[in-house]
Amino acid sequence: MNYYVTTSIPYVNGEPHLGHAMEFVMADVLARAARKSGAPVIFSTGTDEHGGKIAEKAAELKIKPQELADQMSEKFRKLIKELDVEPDRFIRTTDKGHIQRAQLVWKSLEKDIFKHKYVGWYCTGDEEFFTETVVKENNGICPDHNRPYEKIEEENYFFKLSKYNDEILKAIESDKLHIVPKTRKNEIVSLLKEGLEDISISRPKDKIDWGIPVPGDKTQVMYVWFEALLNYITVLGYPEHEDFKKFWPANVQVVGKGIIRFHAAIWPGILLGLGLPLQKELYVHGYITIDGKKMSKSLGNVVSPHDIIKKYGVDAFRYYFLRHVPSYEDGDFSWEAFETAYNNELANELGNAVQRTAAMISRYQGGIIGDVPGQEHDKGGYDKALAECHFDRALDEVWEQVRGLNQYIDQEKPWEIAKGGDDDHLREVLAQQVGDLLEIADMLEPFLPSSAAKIKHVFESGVVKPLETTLFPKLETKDAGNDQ
RNA sequence: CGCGGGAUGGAGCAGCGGCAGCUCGCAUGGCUCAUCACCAUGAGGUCCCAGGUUCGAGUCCUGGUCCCGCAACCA
Repeated sequence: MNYYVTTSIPYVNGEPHLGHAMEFVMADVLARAARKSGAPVIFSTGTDEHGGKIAEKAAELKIKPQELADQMSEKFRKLIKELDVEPDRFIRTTDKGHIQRAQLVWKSLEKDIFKHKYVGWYCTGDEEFFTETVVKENNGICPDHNRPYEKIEEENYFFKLSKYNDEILKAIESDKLHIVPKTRKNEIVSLLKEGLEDISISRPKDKIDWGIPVPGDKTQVMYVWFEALLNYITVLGYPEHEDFKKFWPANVQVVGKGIIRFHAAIWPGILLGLGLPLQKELYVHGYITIDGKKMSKSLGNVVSPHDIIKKYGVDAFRYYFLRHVPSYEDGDFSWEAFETAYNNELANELGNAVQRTAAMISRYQGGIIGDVPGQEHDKGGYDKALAECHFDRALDEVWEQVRGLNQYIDQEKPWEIAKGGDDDHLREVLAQQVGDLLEIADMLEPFLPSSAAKIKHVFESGVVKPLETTLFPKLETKDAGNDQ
């Protein structure tokens, strides 16, 4: 069974942040878990690079938009690498292939595309359109610039999204397009019940020219969002490539809650217009706050993923954002909470369990491990959690076993058995510990790949191979570089 | 009356009709294999407010208060 998982592709307007990092990691867990099961997997991610914002910013920096996009895209690539995230594809919306295929999509969609005059209220101060409601609220005068909104007409191409409203609604209600978590599904269902409007999918070129040309109309470029969404199929080589035929529809698309409308309404609409099946599942994660506050440049509370990784290591990073940020809700990051989780759960509970087991086998049995029992624990809860993208609960399940192991050790007291001289029993108990650890390592593999590999390395061969450094070295608290 | 989500021990959460639970933090005891780690026990809650349904309500219903998202062109 082929497995296709995607992340949303970040807009290269800003620096990579914790939210991006978390999304990459989540999708990576799904991809690794699927690969582990032996399925052919494509895990794709990339960057979204067109649009007015990029053009403006490039102009500010006095470089070409493409140069800016190149630089920024590279930063995301670097982050992915640093996170131990291993996508199979990295698509850029400025890739030639994407551009050509997006144009093919446009042509296939032509039956649902029409030209329409968009009438909006525009403020030249903001260089932005405002909705009827906003304009009314302000009595027709922009409060920021104290000048009246202008009524502007702009000719755009529109996509007949409304036409597909009911079909999308039906797919979502029946879970043919399964939206996780349920609250997100409800949100979208109620939105669809109100009804979707047709959407503008192009911009006049004289206004924004950093975009993909609309086929057959030199005056218009595709609206960024429209074209960016197409990455999910252009990356597979829509329409003719084998991969597309084999891997679409996607098994899971991972997105943040802020862009759910695009992925649960507009994107399905486009797919239906193309006569393609919808993605099977849309997993929507929440946002990350820092010390309980929204992260923002103006608050100056932005924490770079890189700083965390540098200090604690990549697996600790993955661990925190998978377990301590609720999979179905918003979560918080603070250095303090991170450190607590690192010390208690990773170092003291897991790391130490590995350490004490390895130490006892080395000390009492010269490193020789007895007959290790196979899988003994019920993995049902873990599998279910993982299938539901409940990463936090899946790790809860793993830690239940970690705790169980520490309890087991304290109950059996191998150090006392060793004194008593019952070698057979001792060997059995220690082998049991090893069995538990290997099971734990196995479950940890998609989540903390390098730690899982280390645990396996220590015990797998039948002889304990001590680690050069402990699994999660405990850090002496409050050193530099940590601005609480 | 635009739509939706939430309010449970100091903190973060679970429970969604049947003795209020988990993790952290705190206190006490045990152990010594281990990264001064591990294990056990305990203290701590008018489950936002007011009504109602029920033998029984964090859990269902009605009303209210307070927070937080979304509300079509910024991706």
